[in-house]
Amino acid sequence: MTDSKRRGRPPGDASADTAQRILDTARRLFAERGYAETTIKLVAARAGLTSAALYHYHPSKLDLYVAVHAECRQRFLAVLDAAQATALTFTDKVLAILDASERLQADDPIVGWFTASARVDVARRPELQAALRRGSDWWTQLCRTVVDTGVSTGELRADDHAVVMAFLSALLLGLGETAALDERLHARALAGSRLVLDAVLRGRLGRAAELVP
Amino acid sequence: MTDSKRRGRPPGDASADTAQRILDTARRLFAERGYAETTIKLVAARAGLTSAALYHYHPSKLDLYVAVHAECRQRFLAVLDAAQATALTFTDKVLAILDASERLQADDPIVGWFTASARVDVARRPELQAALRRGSDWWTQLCRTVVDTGVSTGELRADDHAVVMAFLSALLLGLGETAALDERLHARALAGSRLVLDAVLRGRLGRAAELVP
Amino acid sequence: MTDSKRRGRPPGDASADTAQRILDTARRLFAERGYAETTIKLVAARAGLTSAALYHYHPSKLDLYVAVHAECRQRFLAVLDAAQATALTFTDKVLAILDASERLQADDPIVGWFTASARVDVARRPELQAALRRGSDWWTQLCRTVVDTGVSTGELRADDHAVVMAFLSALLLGLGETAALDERLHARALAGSRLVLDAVLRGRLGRAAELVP
Amino acid sequence: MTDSKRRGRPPGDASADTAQRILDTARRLFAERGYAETTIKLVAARAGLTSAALYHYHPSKLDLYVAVHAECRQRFLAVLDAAQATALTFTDKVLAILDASERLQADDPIVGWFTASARVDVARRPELQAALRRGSDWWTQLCRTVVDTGVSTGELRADDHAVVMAFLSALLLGLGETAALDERLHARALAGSRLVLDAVLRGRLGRAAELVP
DNA sequence: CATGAATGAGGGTTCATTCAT
DNA sequence: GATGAATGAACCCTCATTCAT
Repeated sequence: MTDSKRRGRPPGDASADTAQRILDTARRLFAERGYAETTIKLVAARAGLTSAALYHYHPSKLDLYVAVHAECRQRFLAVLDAAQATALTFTDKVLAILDASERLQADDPIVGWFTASARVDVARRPELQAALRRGSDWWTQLCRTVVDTGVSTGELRADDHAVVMAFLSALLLGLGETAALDERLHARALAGSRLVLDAVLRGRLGRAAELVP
Repeated sequence: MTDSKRRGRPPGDASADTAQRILDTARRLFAERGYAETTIKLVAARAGLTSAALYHYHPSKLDLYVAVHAECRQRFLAVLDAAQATALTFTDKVLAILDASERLQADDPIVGWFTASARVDVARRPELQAALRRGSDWWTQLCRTVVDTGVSTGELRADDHAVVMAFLSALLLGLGETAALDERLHARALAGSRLVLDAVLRGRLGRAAELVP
Repeated sequence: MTDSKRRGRPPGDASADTAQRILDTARRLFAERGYAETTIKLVAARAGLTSAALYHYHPSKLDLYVAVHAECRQRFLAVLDAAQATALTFTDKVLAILDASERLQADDPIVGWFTASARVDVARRPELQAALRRGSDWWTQLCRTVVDTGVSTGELRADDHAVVMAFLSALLLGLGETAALDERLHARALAGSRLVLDAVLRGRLGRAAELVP
Repeated sequence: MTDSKRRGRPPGDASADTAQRILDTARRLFAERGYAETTIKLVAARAGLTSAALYHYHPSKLDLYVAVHAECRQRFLAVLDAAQATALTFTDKVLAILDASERLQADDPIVGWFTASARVDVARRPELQAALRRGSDWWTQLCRTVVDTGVSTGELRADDHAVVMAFLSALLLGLGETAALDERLHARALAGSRLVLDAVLRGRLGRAAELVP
């Protein structure tokens, strides 16, 4: 009536925080390999489970991805938003964001990598786009808040709003890319960005070399 | 296999035509969906062939990707390098590159998209990395050339070489990203970049709004 | 496991309640979807348990099926056999069976559906066949009893025994099918059957239309 | 670049009529095991292919089923409709259908089995229902045609139309069931049916035993 | 009794690739 | 050059079942 091969849960096994281990593993793998190339089986194996067990926590690959995405977005947003909120002017807000993202990247680089990686995956796969429609523009929102501040403090002309937002987006995107490419490059690009922003926004031009550790 | 047809292609040669159609189709699909999600069958179908027939032109998916990549790199490099070569100073070279990339993007957006898309795919897949090792750093090379010029003209301090290169890389990468995301965003980010560079490099600050069409 | 609770079940006993709920749910699902398509998890969920909990009541899916099957057979047999026993002649016994099956169907249609559904499932799966070998021919037995009576009362020739049994089986099977397909169709088919049997067995031919409600 | 294990079509293999072999195998397996229990892999193996190769002929399991279903329906309908068309009265048409179905069953029993088996599978699975909506009522249509004839020839009262159709359906369904259960039972049930119909429709009652081979 | 977590064994399907024609 | 037919390797997901609590 029952097969000779053992089916069912094996005896002697109980490990907590499996859920978090799954998320951590998935985040790293999604970041490194992207959505398509990351198999559920591999995530499960790296987290110490069978793929079937993983389905106990997330009902589908897409759901797993969404969960990871949400977690990353939240962590990113919490840090950057807090940083931006501590500053009062446009200039300070931008620089605070740079600082915060640098700290986050140093603290847990995978969050940043995943975020960069996710951008292309989401753009490529309509299913992900659909599943993530809500809250996927936090990035733009953040930029808008900062630029709005700039306009209201008089640092920026209202006319320049769109262009500044676009430039800021491009710069932050580019910094994210360098973070994914090479740690040293990222550090230098950050230094350069601070320098340039300082020059443009405060009118003083420093020496780049002094800024890089 | 495609090399012999490239120059002096006889008019009405169906084979050369097919070869180019394959490359065009593949470029677009690789750009839109990435490497893993693009199937040989789909490329073939869109190009009007069977997948088996495609193997007459490219011996494997990876080879096809490499071919597309090489073609794009060459086209990109030709344009940007020519543009940079016409200018004499760092400042002018950078602005020339911006102009040229904007023209290229307007002319054939897919080349730009593919380039952005390829970055992540290559980073993700070791096989691609291995196959593309040669010539994959043209990007860095170009930046280096330009920054070198800046140092030799005295526009930049030698100490700042690395930081400026990193900043330039980040900015150009970010602009590439915006190009892939949204045409208008890209246009504005370009305008903003010109403005900022002008301000930093020439010390004059214009109004952003005037630059956007 | 369920046997002990069956008679004299103490009022308010949750366990016996659960057991019956499981059987009811399973009967309906097995009837509607068949054996393979009915998952233990779904039965459990509909009965308000976990699938693991269901295993406290039935040690395997097959056992659950067997339990449902036995229950249905018993209920069916009890009704039909009682009905048949009240009549003395072949003709009356057959008509009594038709009446009784109609009442049963009206009372709890799922029992009939399950019985029809079970026939194919058992025929399809050797495991079920093996597990149900005992008592799975109650159907034939019932027919035989009735036909035997016909022979002994002189209504049927002994030579015709086999053919009449086969015809009766076919007709009852067919009626069961119509019951599963459509209620109205079943009602009409029953009416037609009564008419035809009356004509053949008693030599009087009525109007069909008068028999259908 | 290519794996060590051989991928692709193996050398030295070319067999025609694969398509028909697939249909034959699938018909038998679907008939014997039903939809859910029949795996694509098994069909393929029995037909001498890999499951992947089967997808070259039918894009999904459901499509394969639909193909088999259509083929069976067509064969069934062709035979029964031709038989019915040769007769002019209701009585003769019904008996002709019985004869034809008996011949078909003797000729290729699997068609009949599949048809009986398909009924429950289609009823159970909404997907099949949806896919087969067109032409799934050929059965009813055939009955209607025959009964219509009976009314127009005066053999049946118009009032009895519905009841006769229902009875005929039930009887034919039941005969189909016996065919699936046991060959001898089917033969006897057919004989009994002829007898009963003759008695009811022509008013003469024969001896059943003479009709069975 | 009941549950949550876990497993092995598939099941349908896709895909890059290859061979014969 | 081009095509249809074929393959092995995966991939996502489901399911009956079991164990610890």
